[in-house]
Amino acid sequence: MAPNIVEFPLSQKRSASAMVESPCDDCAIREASVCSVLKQDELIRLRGISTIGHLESGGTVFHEGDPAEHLSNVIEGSVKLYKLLPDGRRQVTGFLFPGDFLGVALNETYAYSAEAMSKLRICRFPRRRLEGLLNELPKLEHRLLEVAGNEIVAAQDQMLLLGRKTARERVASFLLILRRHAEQRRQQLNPVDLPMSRADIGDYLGLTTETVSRTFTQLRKDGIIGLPAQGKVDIRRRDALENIAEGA
Amino acid sequence: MAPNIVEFPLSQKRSASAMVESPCDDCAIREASVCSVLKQDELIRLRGISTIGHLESGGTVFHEGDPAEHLSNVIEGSVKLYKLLPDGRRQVTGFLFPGDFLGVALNETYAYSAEAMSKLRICRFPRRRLEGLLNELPKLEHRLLEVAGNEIVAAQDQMLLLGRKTARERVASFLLILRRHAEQRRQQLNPVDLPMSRADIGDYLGLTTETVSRTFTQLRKDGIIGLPAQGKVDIRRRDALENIAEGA
DNA sequence: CGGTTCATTGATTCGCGTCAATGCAGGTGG
DNA sequence: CCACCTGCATTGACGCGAATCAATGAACCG
Repeated sequence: MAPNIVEFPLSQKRSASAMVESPCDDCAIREASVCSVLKQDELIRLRGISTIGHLESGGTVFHEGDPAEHLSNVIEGSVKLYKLLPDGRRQVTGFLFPGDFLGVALNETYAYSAEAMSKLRICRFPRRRLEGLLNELPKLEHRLLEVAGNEIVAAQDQMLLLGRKTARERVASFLLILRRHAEQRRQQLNPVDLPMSRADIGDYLGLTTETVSRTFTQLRKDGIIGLPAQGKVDIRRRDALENIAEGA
Repeated sequence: MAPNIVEFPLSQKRSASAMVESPCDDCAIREASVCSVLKQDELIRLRGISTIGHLESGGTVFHEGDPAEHLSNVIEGSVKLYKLLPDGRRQVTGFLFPGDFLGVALNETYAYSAEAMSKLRICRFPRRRLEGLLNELPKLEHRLLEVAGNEIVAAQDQMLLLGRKTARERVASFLLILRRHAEQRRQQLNPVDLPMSRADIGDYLGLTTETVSRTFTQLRKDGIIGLPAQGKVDIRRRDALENIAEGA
């Protein structure tokens, strides 16, 4: 299928090392992911249908329109989701990080493409089998509905951003989103990590790389942010960013 | 609560007319709504927590930020959902019609405002009690997840539209969305019904009323659509619209 | 050290927004 | 029945914010 995913069935791994501990036990993102709602015995059932996939940076997890054969949890690395127009215009619809779930919209085909932004490790579930399991693990289904709800809320915020905000407001909003995520993941807040290129940011915000770059420079000159290094943004005046982001 | 909703508890109605048939029995949208997945006895349980709400055109169902006390099914009429920026800029995030579900994102507070675009009748469920029922009606939860998935897919399409499409492409896409919905609802396809104002369309597409109007005129002059009357659009060359919408 | 990729900056263009006027249908009351 | 109002749609003139086109700079890498 997706030719650049290297796959390790967990079952295989287990048989190789016999009575090994559940691979879920030392999963770094178990508590942050959808798996957190499951008890040990339920987790074992879910693990039974999962395999681990590896991708290099830039690798394609799947393409828009492909039959949706797997859903995944991001274990390590980050992913960008995007849609394309025939002439190449691109809209990035989201970025995923460890613990995030890929494919909540349980459709027959993927509605967007997904590409690794760094070395990536994901925990993959065959869609059909996961859907079957949902009948027996209502807590998991409940959790997925919760995740879907969050995604809908985020999507509506993004529509407001794309439809009505200025370039400056978009960039300010974006930096605050990043900060919020870093907070949730208990990562360094200042400077905040910016693991994507200017082009990716532009395609996420409905702007060009040039406009993103100019807006960063402008915010820096205003003393609101600092740009200490590639892929880092220092948030100097969070209140100012909040005001700009909300259009106040 | 929401002061302009007139409410009729179904239980009250029942006691008034004793052994009356279930009000769900003659619900025009039962088969089109989330209720369609429930059997008779399950439907009765859901009915047990529902009330009917009435609003006049222009009435507010709820405001963004209000505690989310009810979820609803639209029975009759139509609704627009929108978010506001403090200075009044508005983004319409969706339009709802009979059979559509209002509030899939089961959050503590509403993430957007909802306003009746015509005389409106909705079937309302207290959120807490519905969430409780979900544990006992897994089919309903499954269906909600499905609905949420559809909403996510639609939201992503809208992000592509808002972030990357030109005014002409946005309007063409919008007309095709309307046509698709009319098709699903087995309504008249040509001319297709346009129950919202130019301002609402503009706020949905991230444009001004003037640009929407000019673009309609332009498409009319190109012989692609006709504008026979207020609130009607005749789709003359669907293929041309499809091409424009996809940016081809 | 040369090549590649990405970010920044500048000059110019252009699509859509803004501002303003006019048209048009429906409703209301004399 | 008509004069008037009100809200919405259309059309035109003009300006601006972001895109486009182009060049340079900075980091990384074999």
